[in-house]
Amino acid sequence: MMLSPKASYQAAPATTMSTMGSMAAINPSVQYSSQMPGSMNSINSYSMSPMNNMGSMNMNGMNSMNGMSPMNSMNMNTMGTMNQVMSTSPAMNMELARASSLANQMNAVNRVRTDNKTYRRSYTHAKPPYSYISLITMAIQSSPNKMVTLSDIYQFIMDLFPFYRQNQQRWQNSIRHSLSFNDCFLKVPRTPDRPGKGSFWTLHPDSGNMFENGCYLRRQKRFKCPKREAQRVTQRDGRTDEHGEETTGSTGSPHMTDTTTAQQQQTQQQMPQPKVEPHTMSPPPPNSIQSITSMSNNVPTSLAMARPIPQQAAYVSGMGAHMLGPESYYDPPLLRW
DNA sequence: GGATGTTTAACTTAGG
DNA sequence: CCTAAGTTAAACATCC
Repeated sequence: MMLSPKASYQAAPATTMSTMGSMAAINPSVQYSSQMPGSMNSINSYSMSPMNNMGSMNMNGMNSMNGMSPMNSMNMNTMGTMNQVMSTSPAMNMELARASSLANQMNAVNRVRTDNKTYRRSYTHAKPPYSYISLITMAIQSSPNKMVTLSDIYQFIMDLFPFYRQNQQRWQNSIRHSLSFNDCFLKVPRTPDRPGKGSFWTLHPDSGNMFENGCYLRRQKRFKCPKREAQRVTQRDGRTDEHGEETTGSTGSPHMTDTTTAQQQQTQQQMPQPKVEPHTMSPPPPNSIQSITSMSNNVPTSLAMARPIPQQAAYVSGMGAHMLGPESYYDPPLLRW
């Protein structure tokens, strides 16, 4: 049994991270604490000025900047996109604005790094103060149809946070684990007319506002789908009653009380999901729009946010481009917040 | 074969 | 201190 080295656990320091969410929600001045890869004890705090962020979101200012690294210019576009969308619904895009401004701060420090020899630390190496669940939720929320593929989620995160361009195998594994493990994420199978890799992922319509307390690092309570929870209980009880008589081939663990077996997953897939049925994944017929919009109306408004990724900025300007990569759909009638 | 998805396990951390 | 949430690693299965 391989023991995970302590140093590999890169959750940010407790003191700063616990306050992060609420601070971001109430006081726009953000303390961003980070740990540098490879040196667990080197903890640095960055004080961020939100006003600087907002100022730098001015597109004119961005466009006048020259000599940027690809990453810098990417983030500039990100902020420009954010600016456009936020102007339509500022309140609902607050959180992604914060995320983007975080990325922008990283970006700004990187410029200092290149322009000035007195470089201190790069935000590129700082872990953003969002849990993977938050990041996934952001990615889903940023899609007009509130449905994204796994690779879309990867791309969203990497575009927004340079930190996640490193050690991709590590965090992408965590993303996949989060998707499978958390009931708040629903897998929507592809239909034959939409071949491609992987399923689509969406938010459970009843997951509500998981981050309503403003903390994006840790939910107060994990969302559990009653249906799946009941299945788990049944499964668990069945196992304990039958003393190891495997009913599904799954190697159940006494510690695992919050997961479903592969068979249960399969069964659930075949059954219509609440409010989200597989057939709604094809370019939505008129009668399916309702199911999607009703779901999106149910999602946390504090995480309802804009698409910050420049390559997909077209959707913001109504060009009808695909949103989160080639697999996701752009459906203009659904572009509401 | 690589990407995707599931599951188990061990760990850290926050909150009650 | 205990528990739950979140992170990371890894094994394994399935799909394209």
